Amino acid sequence: MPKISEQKRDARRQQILDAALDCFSDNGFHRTGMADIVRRSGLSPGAVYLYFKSKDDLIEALADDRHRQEALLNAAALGSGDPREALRALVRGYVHWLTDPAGEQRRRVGIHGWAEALRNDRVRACVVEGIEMPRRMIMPLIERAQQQRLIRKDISADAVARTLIALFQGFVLQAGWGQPIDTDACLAIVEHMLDGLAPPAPKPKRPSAKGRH
Amino acid sequence: MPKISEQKRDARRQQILDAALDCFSDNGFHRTGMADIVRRSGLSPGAVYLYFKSKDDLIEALADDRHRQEALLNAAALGSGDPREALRALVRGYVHWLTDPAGEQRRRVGIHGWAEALRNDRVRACVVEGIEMPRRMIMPLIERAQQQRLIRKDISADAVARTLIALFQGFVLQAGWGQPIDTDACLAIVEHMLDGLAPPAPKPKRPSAKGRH
Amino acid sequence: MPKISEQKRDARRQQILDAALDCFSDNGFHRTGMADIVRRSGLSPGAVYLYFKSKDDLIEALADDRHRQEALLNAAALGSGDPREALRALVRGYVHWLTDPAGEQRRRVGIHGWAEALRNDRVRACVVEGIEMPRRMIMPLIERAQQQRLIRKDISADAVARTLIALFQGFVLQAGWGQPIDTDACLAIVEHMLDGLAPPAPKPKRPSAKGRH
Amino acid sequence: MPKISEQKRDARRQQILDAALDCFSDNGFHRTGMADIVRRSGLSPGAVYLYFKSKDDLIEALADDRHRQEALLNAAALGSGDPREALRALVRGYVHWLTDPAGEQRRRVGIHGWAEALRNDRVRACVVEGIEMPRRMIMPLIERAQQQRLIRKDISADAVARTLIALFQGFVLQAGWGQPIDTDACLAIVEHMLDGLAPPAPKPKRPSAKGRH
DNA sequence: TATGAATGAGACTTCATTCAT
DNA sequence: AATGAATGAAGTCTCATTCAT
Repeated sequence: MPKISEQKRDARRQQILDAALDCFSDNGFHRTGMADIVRRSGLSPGAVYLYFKSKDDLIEALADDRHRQEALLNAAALGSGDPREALRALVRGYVHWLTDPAGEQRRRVGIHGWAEALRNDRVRACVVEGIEMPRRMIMPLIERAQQQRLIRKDISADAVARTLIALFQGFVLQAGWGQPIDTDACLAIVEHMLDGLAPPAPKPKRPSAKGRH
Repeated sequence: MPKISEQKRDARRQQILDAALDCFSDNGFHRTGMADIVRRSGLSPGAVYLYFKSKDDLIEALADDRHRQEALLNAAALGSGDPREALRALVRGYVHWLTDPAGEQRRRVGIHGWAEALRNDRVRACVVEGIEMPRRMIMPLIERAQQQRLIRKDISADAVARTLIALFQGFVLQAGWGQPIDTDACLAIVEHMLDGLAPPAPKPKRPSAKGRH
Repeated sequence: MPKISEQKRDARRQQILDAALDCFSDNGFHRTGMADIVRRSGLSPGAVYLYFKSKDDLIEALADDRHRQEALLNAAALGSGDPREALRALVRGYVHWLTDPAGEQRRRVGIHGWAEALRNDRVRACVVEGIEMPRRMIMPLIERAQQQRLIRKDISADAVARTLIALFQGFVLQAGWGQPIDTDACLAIVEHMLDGLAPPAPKPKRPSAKGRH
Repeated sequence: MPKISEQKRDARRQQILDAALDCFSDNGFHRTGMADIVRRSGLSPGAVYLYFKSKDDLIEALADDRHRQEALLNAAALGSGDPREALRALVRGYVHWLTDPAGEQRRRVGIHGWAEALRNDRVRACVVEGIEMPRRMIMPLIERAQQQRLIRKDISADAVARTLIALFQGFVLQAGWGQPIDTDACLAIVEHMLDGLAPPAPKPKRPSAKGRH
């Protein structure tokens, strides 16, 4: 029983995941046969089943991967102390990711995963965690911004986070369908929109003038 | 003359579409067999094929239906002459639709369709048209608002429309996965965000310079 | 119960048979659906089943028809008293029928029937009777010719009949597949071949020399 | 390395072809389901499709096989230098094949193929090639015989070939339907018939020329 | 470990026939 | 007599998975 080195094992595993990503990206989960993945990976059916115990297992593994990738994405916001700046960094990071050609396959597979999540509890867990992660990143930023009176206090930080996430999800969809999205224009709009969350003008009238006195 | 009345025909057709919606909503397009739809519809396989010539045909028919439904949804915005009011009406309409329990199945099937659109040209055509419709509704509203100086002129009406649509698509996804969305909170945020698109403060110019003095 | 006139009944029946002949000729028995025949006949499925109780019934009816047609063909040989002349008339009649464009459909359907006869006893009965008929016509001609020393006596009249029939069946096949058959050339050959059945030369040797004396 | 040996592969393939031959011979192509072949072969549906990618493929494979078999049959005529002897060898070979009980299934399937050839281009190609092969064998024999004044020159070698082939096709049909064919008698007749193709009596010599003077 | 031939349930669809009207 | 919507068994083929080697 020639036990293979762990390194080799990981390489094989990745080889299969890569093949699966290719196939799923092209044809979705259900129109992709295990035979397609097998062919693309250059291995044998038996070999694939040594690494993943079923097609669903493969799908989940890809979902997990994506998961981990996004975690990195979110780290972008850690730098700045200014919550508004951090938020902007996050937004820019997402917009950039949205149009990165290298990520197209992952975005497409992601969309298939979103549909799959409706039915498959484990995939849904991954997908939901993929929402929770940025949400947990964004919410404290919003809350800090609210404390610093950069964002009005009468809105829910949770809802802001969800709204931003929703927005990006929608862009991912549209990009997936080949819609011509002007990312700069959208970025500008999102930033203006965020400005709309600033507290209402501090009633610039006299009282405030007085206050300065 | 056993040619059944058109009314009866439509009822049968609807019966099948309903069954298909049930099944697709529960299991997606690919995990739903024609046998499931047949069983759910209470008809025979042959009968189903009398009304739809293939499973794909059925899927497209549902997509078209959805299409038509959304058209009605969009008509809500026609009433008001004030573009900002119209926009708000549209937003409220969508948010309401988003949480209407009666539409849950349609939303779920819609998500499956979004994934399917990545591969199936005819489905994609439906889906894209489902974006174009509200876009064509929203863009002129934005443009009018820009002319009326309600919205700043340095942003793209098209991008605003896409952004709003993206936002709702994201909400549909999150709702589909059972995320607890506080629609009122989100509605408030969206409205504030739209305020962020207003022109910048009327450039207080010299007077303001004076004022600071 | 509006009983239809017998004349009308026959017309309807023929209408169906014609449609069936068209379809079967184009696509064979098994690739032709009852729906095709129904469409071509301009009637309704129910109506067709009023006249023929099954698809097989229709096939048999066509086989019977063909049967009756060939009977006429064979009558050609009745005229002449000279058996060799009668045989030639028969051969010419068949060759002519072989290339008559009007009979192409019947010949094609006939071939399908030959295959069907391998499985369907009733069709086989028709087909075999379609052989027996000319055989019963040919055999006495041969026998008479043998008595008149026009054909050698050491060959079986039955086998001659079968051989001639086989020959025409083969031509029907080849014509059906679109092979370019030169019928005049073939006719000449068949006639020469028949000459080969004449008794061997009357041993012209000495006896005959004597006879001249 | 469970890649099975080529020998084993061929055996499996033959196992399927044999099953198919059984079924097609009994019921024709269209009344035979893949399930029948699967059952008869003792394999699983998937296994059958591993070797033949469709039912039609199976049919064509059988047609090709037959093809190859007939090629061997025709080789019988190569031996003799005397064209008349070669022709006789060919004829005897065919007659023998005609009544070989071992070939009954093949002959029956062949007939089904003849019908199929009317509609299916690829089958027709096989069938036509099945005619061309013996034709290409027979024609030069005839031509040589003509040069050697063994056969009259005023007939078409092509037509002779077609006629002989037609003759055998017809016998195959009659044998298929269970007609009692006396092959020896038929063989004798065919040989006499071929004699009929000899040149006309050698112009009764000089004396007759003189006599006219 | 790795192979790939084999499995067999189940997918979509057709079509000869029936029967309420 | 005639209609045509409906039936449902049967058809061809696929594919996730297993297991002898």
